[in-house]
Amino acid sequence: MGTTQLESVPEPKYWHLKTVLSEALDSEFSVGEILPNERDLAARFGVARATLRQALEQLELEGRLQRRRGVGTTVAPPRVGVAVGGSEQHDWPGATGDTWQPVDCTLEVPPAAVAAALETGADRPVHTLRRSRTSNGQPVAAELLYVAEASVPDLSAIDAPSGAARARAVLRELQRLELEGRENAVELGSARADDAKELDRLPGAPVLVVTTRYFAGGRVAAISVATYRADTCRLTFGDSGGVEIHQGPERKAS
Amino acid sequence: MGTTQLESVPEPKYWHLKTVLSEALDSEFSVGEILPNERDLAARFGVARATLRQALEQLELEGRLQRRRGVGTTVAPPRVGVAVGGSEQHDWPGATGDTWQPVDCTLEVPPAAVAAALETGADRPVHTLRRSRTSNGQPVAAELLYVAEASVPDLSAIDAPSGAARARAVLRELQRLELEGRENAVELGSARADDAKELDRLPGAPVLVVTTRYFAGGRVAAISVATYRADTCRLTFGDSGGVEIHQGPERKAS
DNA sequence: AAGTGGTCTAGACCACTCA
DNA sequence: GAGTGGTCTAGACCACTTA
Repeated sequence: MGTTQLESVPEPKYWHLKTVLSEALDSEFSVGEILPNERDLAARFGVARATLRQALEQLELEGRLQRRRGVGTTVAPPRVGVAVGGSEQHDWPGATGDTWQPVDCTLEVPPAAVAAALETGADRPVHTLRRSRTSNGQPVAAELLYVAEASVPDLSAIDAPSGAARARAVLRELQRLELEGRENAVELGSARADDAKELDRLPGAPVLVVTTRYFAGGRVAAISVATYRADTCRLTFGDSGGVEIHQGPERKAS
Repeated sequence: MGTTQLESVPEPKYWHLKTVLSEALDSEFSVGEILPNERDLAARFGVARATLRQALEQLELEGRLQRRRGVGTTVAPPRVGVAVGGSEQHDWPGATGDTWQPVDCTLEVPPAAVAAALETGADRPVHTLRRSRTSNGQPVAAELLYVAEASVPDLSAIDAPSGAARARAVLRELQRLELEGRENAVELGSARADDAKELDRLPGAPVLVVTTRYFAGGRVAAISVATYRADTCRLTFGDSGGVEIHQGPERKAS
């Protein structure tokens, strides 16, 4: 027939909008600069605010923008490379050079999946450490580290019932075991309320969840569940977080 | 004053909704089961459809749900563990046992960031391979593999100008180099139109982008940019993708 | 108090799948 | 063609930051 299908797959508005904004960010904005507010931007592009927000959400997901309630939308700096299983691949958490900051430590019954992997009983409490990690002064990750009681038997005599001091004591005891290996897994998740608070994000924000199993004595001696801000972090599994590589056009370094 | 702040931080509706749905998924649904449609669900919970969708979106992001236009919303199976830098840590792509399927190969000018890392000139074409990876019959990842021309000098005599045959030829030549090391980085992204098509998702779907640099001869000989479906994949950087570990309650295995 | 992004509504129409 | 999820609108109010 004579019907020429010129635009058989019309691009959604928010998708086109995202492309336009992305190019504008490359050419007309520099890092840290604040964008016009959402109502103005929507009007300028002739779309509803919800549609504009859909585009902004994607750009934020890709680490191009940073939005803060009550403040505004700013151009985000390039993602920081964060070493996760680097040269210290075969060290326990808390070894010298570890970039994590112990926050707290309690004895709690862990989630069922953790108990199963640790091969403790389903209702047995384990040492539950909270640690946090910062980069350039910004919080980038929050961790829950589960250590089986059997892994650090000589602990009880020493220490405080909880708090950072106790956390350090548990980590110190861990170093005495011979680490036979570790295994990382990365998946996408959304921040629980407590992690969100620590990461300075809203609950539900996208995060990269890194689960690490530490092997010693033929068993899983400890499990770490680390929650990284997906918008600001690039996780590196190698020697360095050096060179910047990503798809799409170069970003202005400002 | 006498004002007791009982609910100083009221939970957003979609957040509460997500929790409720999540628990319902755990207790009342099994993998593959289809949920009521969005209009019905919204009515049942007494919220607007947009609000319900916000909850569903998060659950899909967490890999709990799968939504397909024209079909419906179903309960997703647990994420599959996909080995990314496992025991074959020190093999080239295309080595025996590689799980990737070569699709195509052309000679193209790469994105600027890739050219910079490969230390080819900014306008020099490089071998650009497309590969895809499936797991249990489902596509899980699409890859662009950039190989500097200098890395495979003996190629020209042999082969086809493009296509899977040429891709295999390039990979064959790569094996002859001594691989000195490789380095992975993982970050969150959204699927470009071409990747989305290959992954059977809509453009903009959340993906985990794994960038790998291959070192040989003191240089970066090749760069791989692999795009994994974030909803269905858990990337493992260790020996196996065995045990299932995640936060929150257990899922019914159906 | 003013201005920002975050949540929510009640509609409409479109693109897609499948019987 | 009926039913699904995907896009879009034009409003409203809320929570938060900053001055």
